[in-house]
Amino acid sequence: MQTIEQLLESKDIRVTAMRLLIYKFLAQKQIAVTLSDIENAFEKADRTTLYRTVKTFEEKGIAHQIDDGTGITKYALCEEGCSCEIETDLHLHFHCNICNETICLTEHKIPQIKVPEGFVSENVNLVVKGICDKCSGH
Amino acid sequence: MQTIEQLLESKDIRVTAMRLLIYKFLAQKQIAVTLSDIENAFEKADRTTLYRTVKTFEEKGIAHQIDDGTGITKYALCEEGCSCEIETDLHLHFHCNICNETICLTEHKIPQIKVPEGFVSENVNLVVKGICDKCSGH
DNA sequence: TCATTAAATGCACTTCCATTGCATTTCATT
DNA sequence: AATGAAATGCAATGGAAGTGCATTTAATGA
Ligand SMILES: [Mn+2]
Ligand SMILES: [Mn+2]
Ligand SMILES: [Zn+2]
Ligand SMILES: [Zn+2]
Repeated sequence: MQTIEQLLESKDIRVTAMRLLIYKFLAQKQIAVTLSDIENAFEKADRTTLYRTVKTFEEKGIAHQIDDGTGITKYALCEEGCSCEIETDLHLHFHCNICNETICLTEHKIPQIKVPEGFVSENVNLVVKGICDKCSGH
Repeated sequence: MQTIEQLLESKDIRVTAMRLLIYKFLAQKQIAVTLSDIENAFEKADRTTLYRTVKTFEEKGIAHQIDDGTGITKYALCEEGCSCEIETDLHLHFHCNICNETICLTEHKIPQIKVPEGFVSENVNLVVKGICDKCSGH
């Protein structure tokens, strides 16, 4: 078990107070968050810093961006050993039409999608919309 | 075989010169188009008119919107007998990372996606990214 | 045909989010 | 402590979606 500091350093991300706070915020959230969500959680910090921080996390491979179709980009930490870039590792995302929350279904890998002759599949984005467990009354 | 005028009227869309032109433009294109694409094709027309026209087409069920992850909304005419609203009818979309074009793979229906207990699936958006047949040299 | 009326169009403006340039501050290293 | 590079903060930009309202167009009936 490594500390967050060690994790960041192992990914070549310089450790700063802000980055630790943002990492912890993302880790504590069970849902994908927007930049505004982060902004609201850290009112003292500048929006640009938060923006560039999640971008850095993304580039260094400890977070991934989610396009759930709402038009607003969301972010979530990668799971242990996640490699978002590799197609076979891609999990699906669920967007709840009621509470408007989006979560990673990391257990649910995307099935192999057949494409026509001549087409090469490199990447797949799959978003399921509906009602989440909390909103459906399980 | 019905004329475009008859099709529009059957869908409760008033026939105008502009709408006929835009419909023909969409029909001729084999790929999904952005509002800017339409704008460039009809420089004399106002952007708002084009915007509201495709919105009308969408609401009346003769076109559908595509979110291919580029951040720019695209539109395409529905196939004969298409009913985009019904989940089981949803087809997948392919976005080429090289030519940047997005096409409807209307033959390729989206497979049934399993979601965890308590979750209800109402809608699915599936976008495959990669290299299209034209760009791969088939 | 002409008047009436509703819908379609055009123009201006707004909003929202993503993104960048640059000055300043912080931090690691010597 | 001095240096340089990276991180941060502030201001501004850009792109696309969406809206309010005045004007034009087109369908309808007198
Ligand atoms: Mn995820
Ligand atoms: Mn389509
Ligand atoms: Zn919910
Ligand atoms: Zn291509």
